[in-house]
Amino acid sequence: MSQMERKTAGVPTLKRLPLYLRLLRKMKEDGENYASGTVVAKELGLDPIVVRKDLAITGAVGRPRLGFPMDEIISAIEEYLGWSNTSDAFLVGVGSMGTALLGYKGFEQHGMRIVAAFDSNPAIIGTTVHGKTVLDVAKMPELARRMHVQIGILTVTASVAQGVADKMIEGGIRAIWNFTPTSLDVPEHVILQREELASSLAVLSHRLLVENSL
Amino acid sequence: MSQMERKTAGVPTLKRLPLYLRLLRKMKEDGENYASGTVVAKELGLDPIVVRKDLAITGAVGRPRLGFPMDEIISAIEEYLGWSNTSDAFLVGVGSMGTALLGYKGFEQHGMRIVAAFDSNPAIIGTTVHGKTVLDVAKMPELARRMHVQIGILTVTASVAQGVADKMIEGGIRAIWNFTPTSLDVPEHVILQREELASSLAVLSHRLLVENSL
DNA sequence: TTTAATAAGATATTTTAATATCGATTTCGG
DNA sequence: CCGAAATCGATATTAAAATATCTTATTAAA
Repeated sequence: MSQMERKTAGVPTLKRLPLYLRLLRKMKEDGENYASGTVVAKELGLDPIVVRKDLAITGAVGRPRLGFPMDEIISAIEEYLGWSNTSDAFLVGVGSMGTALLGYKGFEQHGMRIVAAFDSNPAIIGTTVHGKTVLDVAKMPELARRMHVQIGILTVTASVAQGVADKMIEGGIRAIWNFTPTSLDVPEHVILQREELASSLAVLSHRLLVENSL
Repeated sequence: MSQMERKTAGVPTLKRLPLYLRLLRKMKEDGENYASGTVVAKELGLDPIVVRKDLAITGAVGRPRLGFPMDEIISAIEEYLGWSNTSDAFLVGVGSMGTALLGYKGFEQHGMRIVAAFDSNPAIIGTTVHGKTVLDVAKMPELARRMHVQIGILTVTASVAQGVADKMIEGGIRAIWNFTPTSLDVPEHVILQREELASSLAVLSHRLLVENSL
């Protein structure tokens, strides 16, 4: 059928892959040449079968008794996630969350680089946050188009989220990482990734409640 | 069997409940007296059947043709999540992420209140961040025990995460919200909720890659 | 008062993810 | 050099979630 046989992984698998990658990179630094699914599973507290199946989907091939060659498995995961080439991203909304994300050094290891930050507040525009000068959000769409930026990080107030998202799409941005508590309305072809702190908190709260009522 | 018939919801359901709650609160403000699963579903871009089943699990009972009485459905969700009484939380690690979380005003509406912040850096201890004075982390375990704090928010550097988690548990904390990229090792009875930015990014990256290769 | 429309609630089906089982292969210890 | 132990990889089973179907209750409009 297709020339590039890329098996489709489910969301749970995709979410585990970065955990493997982080551990494997550390193991490599420690001088390990092979990593078995068994070891990875034990280290992360997961089921070995899950790990094996997840790793299999990247196309990596392991050796009995030894596991997966370290370099191969690491690049297989990176390739699969599209992290072998870093993508550029724009961040809009330099509030608490935006500032925190600008300060996070790890994104480059996850295939992404925040190349510019934007805000609408004149008091913030022109200031430097974590080494990046904050630009006027009005210039964002055109810049996005000129620089072929594909990823937009949305850390604005909920009330303006939809408007800013529209501007991102206008600038040709294809994927929006949404940190606002807003259900965005976007065209079919735009990828939405919602980050919901409240959802995680709900899981935690409910578990706590159940435990307390035992 | 049990006097309190609390049906067990899966994680996906738990994660959707806060979305409903947020929308319902807004609808209530707008003067609506009833909310139907159909309307909620359309507003959030979800399947109506999913919404109905999720709402059913909270024990709320709706009326045909009208939907769920607004006040009842809102308190049903809050009760179910344990958000009708706010729980106290300690935050440890006042870096970028910790500062961002301290600045987030919405937690009170999600059943949680950050009552104190801690750090180990002498340059940070004593300063005030978003209205809260940062305390020495050395005092955290004893304070946690005295104040019966149940939730610990972990926003420290990866390398010290396990040690701080141990101290939290020593102080009687029962649930840890882990924002560090570390696989924590905790006793059976401690609830762990991991927040993985890399996982979300992985889903986004992979989708972008697939779309680009079409 | 009757009827059509809407939505809850129950049941059934399909799909997806997690878990278990087994055989084949290769390294390593004896 | 040979056998035991470990691991991959494939297949099968179970469990959970999403989706679909159908019935019934109730309201609002004709």
